[in-house]
Amino acid sequence: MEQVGYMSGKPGLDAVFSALSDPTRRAILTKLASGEASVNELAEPFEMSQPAVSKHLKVLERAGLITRGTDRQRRPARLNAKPMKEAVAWLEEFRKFWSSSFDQLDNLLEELKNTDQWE
Amino acid sequence: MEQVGYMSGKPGLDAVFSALSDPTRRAILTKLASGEASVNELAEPFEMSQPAVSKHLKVLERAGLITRGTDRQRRPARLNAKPMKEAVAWLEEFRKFWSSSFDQLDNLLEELKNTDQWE
DNA sequence: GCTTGATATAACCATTAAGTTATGGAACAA
DNA sequence: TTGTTCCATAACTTAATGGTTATATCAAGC
Repeated sequence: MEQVGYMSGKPGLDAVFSALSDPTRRAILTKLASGEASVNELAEPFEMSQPAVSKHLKVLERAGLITRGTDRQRRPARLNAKPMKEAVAWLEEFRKFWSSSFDQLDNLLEELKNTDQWE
Repeated sequence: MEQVGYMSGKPGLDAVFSALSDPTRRAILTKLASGEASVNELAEPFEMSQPAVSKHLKVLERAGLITRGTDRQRRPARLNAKPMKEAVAWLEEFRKFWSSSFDQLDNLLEELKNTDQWE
C-alpha cells in the first residue's frame, strides 16, 4: 500500500478544483473579484435560496478561496486567490511534463528522420 | 430565468474542473502524459479495482481529456489536453477581472496562456 | 425588551459519485 | 474448442452534493 509518489495526497488541490467545478461558485468568485460582498448581495442574482449560497460560500471557504469578515451583522466574503495558484501550478507542472515527453517524441522523430534505414 | 451573462452554462468547464478534482484522475493524466496506456497498466499502481479505473477513464473521456483507441483487445487511453485550455482560459479571464494581489500568478498564467501544448 | 434584518444551522430529499463484487463478451492463444 | 486476457457493465453500498424549508442566532434600531 502507500503508493507514495504516485498518489499525491493534495487535498488542497482536490478542494480547489472541486470548488471551481460549479458554475454558481465560479460566478460568485467572479463577483467577488470586483470587491467583497455580503451573502444576500451574492444570492440576489441567482434563483437560489440564501442557505444554498451560504453553503457554496462554505465550500469556497474550505478550499481557502474566500475569507469571511464581520461588519455589523453582515459576514462579507472576500476573495483569496492564493489557492488558485496551486491549481495553476499543477497545470503548469503538467504542461511541462507533457511538453517534455513531447520533446522526447521530437527527438525520436528527429532520429527517425535522420536515419538512412528508409532508403 | 436564464441569468444570461452571470450564470454561464459551461458544462465543459464544469466537467474539466470536476475531472481534475480527483487525485486518481490527475495521476492517470500524468501517467498518460508520457504516452498512451491500457486500463490494466493504469490500474496497476493503484489499490483499486479495474472497474474503478474504467469508471475514472469514463469521467475523463466525458470531460474530453482522453480518447480511447482500439489495439487488439486493449482499449488504450490517450491524452487530449485541449479541454484544459478552457480551464486555463477561465483562470486567465478571472485574473483579468481581478488583477490586484494576484502577484506571481500572473507569470504562471502568462506561460500557460502562451503555450500551444494544449491543442 | 421587542422587532427586524442578515446569516447560519438543522432536517430533509434527490441525485451523483466512488468504490466494491460478480458477470459478460470480445479477442487471442492452445 | 477451450481457456485466458482485457475490458466493460450491472447491481449494489456508502457517502457526498446541491438544493429545499423551517428555525435559530445575533447584532441593530426603536
